[in-house]
Amino acid sequence: MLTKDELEQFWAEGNKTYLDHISIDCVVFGFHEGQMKVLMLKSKNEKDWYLPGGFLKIEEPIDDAANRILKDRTGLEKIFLRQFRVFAAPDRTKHHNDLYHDNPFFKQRFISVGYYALVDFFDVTPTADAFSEVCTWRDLEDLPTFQLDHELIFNTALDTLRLQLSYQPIGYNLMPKEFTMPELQKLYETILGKKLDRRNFQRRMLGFGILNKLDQTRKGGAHKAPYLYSFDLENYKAALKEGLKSGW
Amino acid sequence: MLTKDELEQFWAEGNKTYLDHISIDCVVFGFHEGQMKVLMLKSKNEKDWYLPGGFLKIEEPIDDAANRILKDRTGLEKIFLRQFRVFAAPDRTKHHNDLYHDNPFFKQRFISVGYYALVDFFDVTPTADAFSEVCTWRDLEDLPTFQLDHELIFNTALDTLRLQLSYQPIGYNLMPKEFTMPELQKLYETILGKKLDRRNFQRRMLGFGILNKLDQTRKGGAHKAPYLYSFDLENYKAALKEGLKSGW
DNA sequence: ACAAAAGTGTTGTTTTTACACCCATGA
DNA sequence: TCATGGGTGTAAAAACAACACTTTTGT
Repeated sequence: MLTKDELEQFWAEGNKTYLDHISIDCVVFGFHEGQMKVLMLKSKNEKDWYLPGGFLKIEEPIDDAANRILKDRTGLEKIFLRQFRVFAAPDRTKHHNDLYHDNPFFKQRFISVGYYALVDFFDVTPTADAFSEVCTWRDLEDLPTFQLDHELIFNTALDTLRLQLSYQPIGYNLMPKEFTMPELQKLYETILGKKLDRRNFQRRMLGFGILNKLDQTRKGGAHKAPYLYSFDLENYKAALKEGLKSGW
Repeated sequence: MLTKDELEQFWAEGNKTYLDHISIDCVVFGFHEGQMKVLMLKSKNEKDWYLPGGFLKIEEPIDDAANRILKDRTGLEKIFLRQFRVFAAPDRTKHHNDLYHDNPFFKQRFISVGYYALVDFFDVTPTADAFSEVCTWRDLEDLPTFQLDHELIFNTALDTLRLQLSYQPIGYNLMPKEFTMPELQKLYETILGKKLDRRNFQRRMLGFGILNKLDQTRKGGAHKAPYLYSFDLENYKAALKEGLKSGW
């Protein structure tokens, strides 16, 4: 981890590398065995936690930037990130603007583009970068205090995720390649925070036509071995684009 | 309308007033009597049309900026604008960057925050500002060629609007305060581009619980006078937040 | 009186919900 | 052999889709 001096030196030339006024913050939801967590960072200098974020390079496509930032700051790669909102209250970075008022890059106003993602948190090992002391999964039931407006960004992402659940498929990039129906159900129950009926869930899910039933089963529990499924990527993507229920 | 020289002079000091790199573009859908249009501008110097857009002032909240820009450029006020996506391809403003390469403000990369709105186009009179020659409603069936990436912005807004229709209420800020069920139905039919059954539409709409039936009727047609309705704003807003169909 | 468009109700079909029994597996 | 959890089907209720006749109004 860098010292405060090293950090300030690094950022002193920030505006040669990065576009002014624009930042990116990522809300990465992690799911595993019925638990939902969010990926957060903390630095030694500061008591509050924050979401992995960073800045847009001068000639960089913004989705590339979101992926680069997530990889650099947390070690997570090849995560599907989805843009969901811009956070642009004029005073949203006031605390940092004041704290780094002698830094030409940090003293400016930033508007932040929010991205969110869902991953299986067992698949990935968060790794703090040089700017952070800690990078870890925090349970949704036991969240720390957030820096700046990161609690708003987090809550907006969670609302977006829950709303998305009712009209779009979910789970690819989050479930392993092969998974059982009860595992997928746990994902839905975790996001929604409530229990669902096993049989109806299965019927409905299959009705969407985005799953392939495999011939194998997953052994290992003291019970009947459940079938494995995988996503039918083509149909899944079509459903992402068009929505799950035609509605009208 | 300003001359090109006046225009360049105005923008020469752009970066004293506006934040670098950030712009706003508005897609205003207008609806009236079964027709859907979009508000567009054109300037004398350029052959292509563009969406009303502008820049974010140094200390300005972004939603305020969107409303200010729409008012300044088109005369439209008190329109509900909804942020829907950021457009940030590195070369999206290349054409303007080259065209105004001697202008320190215009030669930079811009990322644009997209807003969309729905209004009754009979309620408002578009008025071009000093930068534009024409400000008018263009029929969705007869669109001109767009400047820059404005066609992408427009199409994304339309997709967002159509998807929104299936899980959120729509029509407030678009219908007049009091309206008839057939009028509301026309809105849905126009957005969706297909006919709906009168009776089923009414049943479903009422089922959402976001309408108040008024005692008056609207006379004037050579037929039975339809009842007037208004939106129940409280329920409407709740439905916006939570979605119309619980889904799960 | 006629044409145009709105009001309203019923019926068959599909979707959703609620619920229970049997089966495979590991301990 | 027992406990655990998964596989599957059915019946009742609710939602939806299709459909037609009557009423009001202006001409």
